[in-house]
Amino acid sequence: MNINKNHAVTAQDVATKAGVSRAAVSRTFTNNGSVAKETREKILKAAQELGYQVNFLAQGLNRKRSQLIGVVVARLSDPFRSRLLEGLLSEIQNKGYQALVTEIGNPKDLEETIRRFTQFRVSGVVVTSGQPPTGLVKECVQHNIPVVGINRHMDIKDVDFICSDNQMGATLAAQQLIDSGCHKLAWLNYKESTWSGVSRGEAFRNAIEQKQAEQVLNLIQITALQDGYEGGRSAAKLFCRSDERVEGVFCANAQLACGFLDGMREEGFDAPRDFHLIGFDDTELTAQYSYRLTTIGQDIEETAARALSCLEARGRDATTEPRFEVVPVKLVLRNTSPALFC
Amino acid sequence: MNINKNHAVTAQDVATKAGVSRAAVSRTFTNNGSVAKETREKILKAAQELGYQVNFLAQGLNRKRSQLIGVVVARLSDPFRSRLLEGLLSEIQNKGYQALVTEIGNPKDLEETIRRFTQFRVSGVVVTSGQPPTGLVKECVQHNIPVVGINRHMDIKDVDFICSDNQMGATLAAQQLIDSGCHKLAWLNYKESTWSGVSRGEAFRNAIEQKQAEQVLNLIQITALQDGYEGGRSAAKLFCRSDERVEGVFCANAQLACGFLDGMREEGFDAPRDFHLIGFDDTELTAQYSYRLTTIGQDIEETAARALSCLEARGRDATTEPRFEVVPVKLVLRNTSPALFC
DNA sequence: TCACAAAATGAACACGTGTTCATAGTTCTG
DNA sequence: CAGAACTATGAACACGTGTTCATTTTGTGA
Repeated sequence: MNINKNHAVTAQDVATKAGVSRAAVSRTFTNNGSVAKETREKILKAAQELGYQVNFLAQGLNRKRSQLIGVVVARLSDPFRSRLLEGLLSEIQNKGYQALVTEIGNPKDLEETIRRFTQFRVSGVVVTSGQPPTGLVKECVQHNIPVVGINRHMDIKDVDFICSDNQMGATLAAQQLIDSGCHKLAWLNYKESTWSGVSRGEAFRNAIEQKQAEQVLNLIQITALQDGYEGGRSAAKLFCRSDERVEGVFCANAQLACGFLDGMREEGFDAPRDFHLIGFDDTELTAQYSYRLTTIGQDIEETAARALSCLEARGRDATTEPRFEVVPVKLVLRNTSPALFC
Repeated sequence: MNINKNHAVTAQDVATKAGVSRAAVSRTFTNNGSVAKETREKILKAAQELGYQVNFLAQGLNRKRSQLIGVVVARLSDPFRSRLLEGLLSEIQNKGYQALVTEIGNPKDLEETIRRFTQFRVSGVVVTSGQPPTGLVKECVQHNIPVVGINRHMDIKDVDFICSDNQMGATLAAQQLIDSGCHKLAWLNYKESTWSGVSRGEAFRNAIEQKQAEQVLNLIQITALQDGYEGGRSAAKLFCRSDERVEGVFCANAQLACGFLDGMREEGFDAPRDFHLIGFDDTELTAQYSYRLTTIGQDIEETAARALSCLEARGRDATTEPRFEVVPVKLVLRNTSPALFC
C-alpha cells in the first residue's frame, strides 16, 4: 500500500488518493468548514486505507497551541500525590489531551520546566507542587497559557485554584473527635508545612474554639521535624517522652498520621484504645488492616475535573475572573476513631 | 521590549535585532554548522534580551522527531509503579527530554494512546504496563520509534527489554529462607499474574529444587484471587482455614506480601514469630514499622537509566540487535525474615 | 427559467524551524 | 605568491497542517 515505508503518510497523500484537494482533507478531520457528505466519505476511506493520522506537531504549530497539558508534580512516592496524578491523567486523556508530566526535585529546575511547557505551546498547566513557582507561573500567564493550582493558594493574578475543603474537613474531624468524648486534642503538622497543612490547622483551631463555648476543650500542637511517615513516627516518640497527654489527634496528612500511629505503637500506645486519630487524605495505605485510619477523604475525581474545566474556560477567554473553588470532603470512618452508635 | 505582546518572539526577530540571517540563529542554537564567535555572541545577547525560546513544535516538525518520550503506565496507585515512574521522569528530564505520560485503564484505550505518541513524533516509548500491547508496539516499530519494555518480556522484533534479575532475587530469597531454617516453603502469586510474577515463581521453584539436593524441602503454591494488598490478605485468610502449614513465604510483589502479612495477623499469626516472609519490590510501605518487610529491592535508577540508554541507542541506529538486559537486585533484610548471626 | 443564497471546493498563505547549497572571505601550504 | 582547504554566511527549500478567500456548484423560491 504505502510505497515509501520511511515516508509518513500525509494529508496530501490522502487528498491525492481520494481525488480531492488537501484542504478538503483538513476540513474533514477538523470538522471545520463544510464538506459534502460523499466527499467526506471518500476521504475517510482513503485515510483509513493509507493509515493516515494527523501530525500533531504541524497542527500545533499552525494553531499556535498543542493538545498538551503540562502537569507539575513533586514527591510521587507520596501515595496521595500519585493518586492525584492518576486522577489528573485520567481526566486529561478523557478530554482528548495528552499529559506532559514533569517532576521537580529542587525548585530551581522548575524554571526550565515551565519554559519547556511554553516551548511546546501547551494548552494549560496544572501545578500540584507544594512549593509555589510564582515566577514561572507568571511567565505562563504572560504567554497566555492557562494555569490552575491544586490544593495551594497563590496570590497571582489570572490563575485559578482548586482546593479541597479544608475548613469542612477540619470541622468534621473536630466534631468526630469531640463526639467521641475527646477533650484533650492535638494538631500534628510538619514544621515547614505546605499551604494545605497550615490551612487545615487553622480551620481545626477555629472549629475547636467554636466548640469551646459548649464544653471545656484543650488543644495543643505537635510539630514534626520531618515530613511524611518518618516525621510522624519520630514526632510520636518525642511526644511520648514528654509528660503531655492527649485523647484525640488530627494530622495534616495521611503519611504523618500513619507514622504517628506506628510511633505511638512502638511506645506501647494504640488507637483507638488509648487515643483517637484522624488523618487527611484517604489513600490505599490508610485503608489497610495495619492502620485502618479514620481520615478525611478528598474527592480526587471532582478535583481533577474542575481543574480541567478551569483550564478550558480560561483557554476560551483569558480574561475570566479568577476562580477559587472548594471541593467538598467526606469523613471516612475506620478503626482509629470509630463510628458512634448513639 | 516586545512591541506586539501577542506575537511570540521568533528566530527571525532575533536575527533582525542581531543584524544577521535567521539561519545563523538556528545554527547558534543547534550547535550545528559553524558560526563566528562574535556573531554567536551577538545572537545570544539579542536572544537573551528578547526572551527568545525555540518553538519545539516547529523544531520537531522539521526534524521529524520531537524531544518527547512516551511513557505507558498502569495502576499508579501501586507504590512500586509510582516509584518507577518517578525514576523514569527523573532520568528523562536529565537527558533533556520531556515525558508524555499515559495511563491505560482498559487495554483497548492503549491503541489510541500509542497512536497519539506517534502523532507527536516521540523519540521513544517506555512501556511499564503489565499487559502487553503487542499490536501497538509493532506499530511503533513500523514508524521507526524505539520502544523499550520494563519488567516484561515480549516476543517482538526490534524491541529492547530491561528487567530486574528475577532469577537472582528468587535465589536470594530462597537462600535466606532456607538459611533461616525454613523447610516448608510457599510461593504466593496472583492468579493472573504479570510476566514478572510468573518469572519470579519459576526462578524460586528452580532455586528450591536445586537446594533439595542438600536437604529435604517442601514447596507449595498459594494463589491469590485478587491482585494487590487485598488479594494477599484474603489469600492469607483462606490459607489459614486450610490445614496447610508453612514456615517461609515468598511473594510476587510487595503489595501481596503486605496484604498476606496483615491477613495472617488477623488470624493470629505473625512474622517472624510464626513464619518468615519475603516480598519483591522495596517500597516505602514495606519499610514502615507496621510491616518491616524483608524484600528484594529493585534498582530503579539503574533500570531507568538503561531504558533511556536503549532508546537512544536504537534512535541512532534502528537496526541494533535487540537487547534483553538484566538489572541486579539486592536482599533488603528487615523484620519478617531477619538477618542471621552466624 | 431566472435570480439569488448557500454550500462546496481548491489555490495560496502562514506557522517557525533545520538544513542544504552556493558564495564570499580567510587561513594554510609548498 | 598561487592555489587549495577551510570557515562563515545568507538565500531557499522542506516539514505538514489550518484557514482565508475567491470561485464554482448546488439548491430554492418566484
